[in-house]
Amino acid sequence: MLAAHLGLSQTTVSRALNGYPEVSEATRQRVCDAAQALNYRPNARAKGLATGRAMAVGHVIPVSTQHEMVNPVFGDFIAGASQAYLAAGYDMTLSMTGDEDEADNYRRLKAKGDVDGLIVHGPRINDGRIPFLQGLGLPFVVHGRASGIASDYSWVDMNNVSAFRRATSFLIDLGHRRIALINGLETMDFAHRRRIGFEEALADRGLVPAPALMHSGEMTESYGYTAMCHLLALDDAPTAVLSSSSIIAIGIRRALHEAGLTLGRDVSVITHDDDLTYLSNGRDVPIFTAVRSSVREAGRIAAEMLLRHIAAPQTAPESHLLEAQLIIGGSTGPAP
Amino acid sequence: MLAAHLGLSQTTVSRALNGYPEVSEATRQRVCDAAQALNYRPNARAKGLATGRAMAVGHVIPVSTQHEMVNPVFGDFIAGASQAYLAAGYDMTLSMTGDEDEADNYRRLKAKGDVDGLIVHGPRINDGRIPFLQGLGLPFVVHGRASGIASDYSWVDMNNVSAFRRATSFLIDLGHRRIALINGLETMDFAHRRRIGFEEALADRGLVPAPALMHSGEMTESYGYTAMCHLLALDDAPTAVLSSSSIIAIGIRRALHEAGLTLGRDVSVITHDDDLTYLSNGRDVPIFTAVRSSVREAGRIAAEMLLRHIAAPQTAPESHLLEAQLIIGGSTGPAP
DNA sequence: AGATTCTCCCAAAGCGCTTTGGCTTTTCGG
DNA sequence: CCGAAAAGCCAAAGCGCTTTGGGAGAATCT
Repeated sequence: MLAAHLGLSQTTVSRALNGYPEVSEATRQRVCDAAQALNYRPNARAKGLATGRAMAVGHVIPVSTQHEMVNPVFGDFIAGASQAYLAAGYDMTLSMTGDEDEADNYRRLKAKGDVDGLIVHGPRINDGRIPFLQGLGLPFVVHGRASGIASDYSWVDMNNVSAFRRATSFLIDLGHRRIALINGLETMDFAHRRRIGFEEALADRGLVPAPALMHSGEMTESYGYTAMCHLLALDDAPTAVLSSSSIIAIGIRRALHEAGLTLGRDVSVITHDDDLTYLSNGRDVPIFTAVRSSVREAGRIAAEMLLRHIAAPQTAPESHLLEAQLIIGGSTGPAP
Repeated sequence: MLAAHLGLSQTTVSRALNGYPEVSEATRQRVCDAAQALNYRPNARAKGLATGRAMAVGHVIPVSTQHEMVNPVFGDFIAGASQAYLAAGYDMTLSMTGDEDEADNYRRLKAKGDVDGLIVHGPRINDGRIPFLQGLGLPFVVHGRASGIASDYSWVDMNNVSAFRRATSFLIDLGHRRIALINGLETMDFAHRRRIGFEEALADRGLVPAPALMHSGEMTESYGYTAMCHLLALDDAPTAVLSSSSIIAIGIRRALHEAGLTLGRDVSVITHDDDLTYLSNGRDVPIFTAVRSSVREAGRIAAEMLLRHIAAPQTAPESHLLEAQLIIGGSTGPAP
């Protein structure tokens, strides 16, 4: 340790820097000043070796091998999480992984010992990663949940069911009867739940969901466009549409304009809105009526939760359910 | 080392695993098999301590403190880069940083020794980070360049000047004379260069850029919308617009539709297209005429370059200039 | 004043690897 | 069949920290 050039032992310096009580206030001050002056930071690897903690958390983000798509939500989630990490002095390491080698990837992270915990992204229904991670013994928090997994684990999720149920009810209240759903991939848990909310709301009013009105796919702009075009070509085209993401909604808007239809008059649209920084849906006057839930906030909460579990590994799993706001914008109106 | 339970010394096991020639093929096989069976991975921290290499690279991404915006391009860049890291056995660590503490952040990364190199994102004109990093002695590659910095450093960039020059020329060829530019923040180097390309093309044809036709701001959808609305309200509204990002272009489209104008007929639009996975501009029939350059590819190239420089720190800085393709879509047409 | 407790500090061990230097066998040329 | 080189292995040092177990001197108690 370099800072031992002030005639002190390593022990004392280490203790001074880490706030142990065995050093006098005077020497602590002296050590801290010297550290500042020399721009000294304890070597993370050595510290990690000695303490057994990596001071880092891992985000494993699955890249869909089929479409190679990167979830645009990820950047904002990370931005939220990184605040918490920064405050706690943790680093964040990222690994992208194909669907194949995921389990192996986790094992590797654990064995190499370079993270103290994990955030799991994009859970699918019955996601095998969760039982696997429980067996691994590495603290983790899931962004979302996995239907079908009964065991107890930590998660942060938004209430997809209630959000889509409310949005659907709202459309029904406006007189809409033929309501379509342009959803994400329904193997993904969040999309599965949104569909449930959608169907529940219909069932509440004695409506039955028409299979032709329900689309499921990767949430790109062109998917939104294509799906909407299909819907418009139907004999009994829907008068309202629920969209699972702002980007889909943009594709929907394009399809409507191209067909010469007016958003909110000819066809009503409600979209889910992750409140992404670069896609703000109008702060004051929202373009789209939306169920909004900030993914950035979810990131912050998930990170804080994970840090808590790293600090106290024995505590029971925690969970946090965020309620989305239903925000009325210009894209909805009474059924024509 | 756990694997020493097969009656071998640490030395031999280490050598077997790392491919040194001092062990017999037979024992090497035995060691590798055992490692496989026991799912053994050398502890990264211990290895790092012993070798002095972190086997990790850092991405420091600046989060604009004013608007807290996360660049949507980032996810795709990372996706491209991570392939290269994965192949080389490197990890990727992320830190977000406000504009303030950046230098400190780099120093910290260096001192803590948890990265072997850095990728610098979002360079600004005269970006102070570059001389600073050159002084630090940590290999780095810039995604983009910094006008005003004369010294030699490694970078991967697209040819912003020529891309916007070509796009502008193309519009002039179509008969447009009042051409607007809705640019990113012109403190950012890429936006600065795009403006230069734009102005050069105008100058080539004896046109002068009108200040009222040039906007600069953070590249969100609503910025694109607002800027376009302003332009349309002008006495001599432009007949063509250059946009610095797909997201801006979407905002432009909204403004045009709202004004009852047709894209590509009343107003022509050419946008820059980063070829983001979730915003594909139509694979076969592009919606927007665009100058396209894959940010994912830039990520891959930057990562490979960085790994090369980590392996051979003495080599001279390298650079890679990507040329954008001008892709004709439906958003351009002859001047009305 | 002597016994006892604090207060500060230090030496040394240990975290799990890599690497240097050395030692014992084989192998092989003459 | 002998000596030298090559092959294959090991013990131990060291990477930069934390942490355990003392130990010297000052402060407090009796």
